Amino acid sequence: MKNQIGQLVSQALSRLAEQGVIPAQLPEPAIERARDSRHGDFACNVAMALAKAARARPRELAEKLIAELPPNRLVERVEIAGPGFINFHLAQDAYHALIPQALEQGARFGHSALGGGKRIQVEFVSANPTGPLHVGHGRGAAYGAVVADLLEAVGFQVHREYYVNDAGRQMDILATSVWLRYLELCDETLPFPANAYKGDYIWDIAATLHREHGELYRVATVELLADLPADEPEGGDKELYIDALIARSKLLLGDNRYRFVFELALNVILDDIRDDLALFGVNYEEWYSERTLTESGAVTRAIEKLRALGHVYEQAGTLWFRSTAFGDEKDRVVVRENGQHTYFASDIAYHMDKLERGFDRVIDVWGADHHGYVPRVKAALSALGNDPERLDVLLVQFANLYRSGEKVQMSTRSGSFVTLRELRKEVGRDAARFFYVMRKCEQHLDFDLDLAKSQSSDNPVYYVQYAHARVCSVLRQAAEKGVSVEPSAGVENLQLLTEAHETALLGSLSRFAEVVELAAFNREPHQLCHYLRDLANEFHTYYNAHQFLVEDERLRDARIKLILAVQQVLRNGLNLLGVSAPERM
RNA sequence: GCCCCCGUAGCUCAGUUGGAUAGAGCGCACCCCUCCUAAGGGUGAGGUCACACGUUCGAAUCGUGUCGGGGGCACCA
Repeated sequence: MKNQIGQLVSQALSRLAEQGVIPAQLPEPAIERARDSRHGDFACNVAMALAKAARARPRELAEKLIAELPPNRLVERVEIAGPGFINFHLAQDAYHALIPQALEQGARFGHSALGGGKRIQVEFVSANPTGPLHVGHGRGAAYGAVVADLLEAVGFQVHREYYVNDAGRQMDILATSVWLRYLELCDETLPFPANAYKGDYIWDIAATLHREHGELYRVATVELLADLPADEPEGGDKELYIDALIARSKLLLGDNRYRFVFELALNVILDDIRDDLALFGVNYEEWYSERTLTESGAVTRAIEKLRALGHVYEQAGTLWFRSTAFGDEKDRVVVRENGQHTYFASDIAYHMDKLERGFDRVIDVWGADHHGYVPRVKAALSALGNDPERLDVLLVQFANLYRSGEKVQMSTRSGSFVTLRELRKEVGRDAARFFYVMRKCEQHLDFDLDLAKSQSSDNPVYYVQYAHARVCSVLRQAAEKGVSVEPSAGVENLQLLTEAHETALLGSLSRFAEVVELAAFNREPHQLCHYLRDLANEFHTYYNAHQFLVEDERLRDARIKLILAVQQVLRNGLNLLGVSAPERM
């Protein structure tokens, strides 16, 4: 609807440009919804915006523009108002026409082809496979999934990807943690390192190892602990201690056995994460392994390319990337003194690989605590001759859980965090998905567990789902009375929908496509949440004020068509959010 | 110290990319009701958009500064 008005204005503008009334360089005319119904349905400010360049009064310019507007049956009346606004009043038919559109297009109503089939990659969650996902990851998961679905809805070809950090020191710590717990199950007595993973899931993996392989991986504690540096509780450095312990584990187990423990731990945890996300309605096109990046030589290639371009230098045995030349605040290490490349080095290779795979646009969803990484990754892309604008980094703030008004204390270090799985179990997938994306991503999220669980109109998820179920209920009753609820029947009676509640609902239906478009292009799922809540509210108000299944058959049929359209939009909107649209509650 | 995000009604938050009289839910006040579906419904009060200056026809929105809250500044991943 909005786009159609925009096209009319564009046409009028180009005619004025031909006449030399305004400069040839035309701005995209901004069409917006009128906030006040007295101002019509849509307003355009282009006359004011162009007044200066055209050296004309805004209102006079607006008059000329209106004279050049092509006639259109949608538009009933056009007026000039205020300092030079052009207000468009639409015909009622334009709104009534939405109903057959919604019913014919069904699940595709509100979708568009604006993205033009461009390829866009969305990488999200990408949590280290060192433990189960917690509620912080949940927000990134919900947010990334909805952004991806929204982009698909507006015509992009979307590739959802999870970057698996299956290499590096944290994974070694994980493997070692599992092995130490296994040794304890073999009745070895040993101190558990301060820096090892302590969660119960470590015990579970160790138990599997013990159950399936007996004592094949057992080693005497004396050998294990001989000549190790002191751990933190003994006044030592926990980092040095764990690194020495990892080296000792590799030595005593040998490559094959160490590898086996490592793989077991990785696979168990990764399977858990996959399963967890799938149950959360989050699915990926690809799980991209960091290790393959190293093994394929992509990391070395990236470093060599930087070297060839003269963007790295050596200093005291380490290799530095001169990121300050590309706007970063300090240079960054890519190869450490011990010859190992840094995490940042694989990140460079990974992002290079993303662009080489031919995506027109690449989106990273990160936790806000990683914001410091944005300049260096963009610097690397620039250094390698890419346009850093092709990468969009979306930072998601933390989520705090509240129970009975009290903040739930969480700490990853101590292992006392709430997992995504627990949250799902407590409030359900629908409420979790909805609550996570209800706020702008850069806004801290206060997640009210009690509200998410409550079956009342205060709970926005329940409220919206209930509107859908309520439509279903009315349709069931109509069917019982033998009234046709077929989408095609009775469309000719729609002009009978003249009640204020009905025009309000039609107005909301007309906004749906715009909301989806805006939410997609701005990566703002919360817009859709607010829209659905408003739509549900209008429907409930309508329900309270009017009977749908009335004696007058023509009016009754028209109303059934209207609520069928409302049902379709609620369903489409909830579907984009990954929330179910129940038939009854 | 430097960097990022936030500051809008008592509370939780929107605000269509700079538009016309700043909105919603909860809470509060008053009124009504027990009727297709079970959450009752309706009306109303409530604001120096943190503060100051600037940019222009026009600022909650853009710029600079100040104050307040959160987060980040590794040869960790």
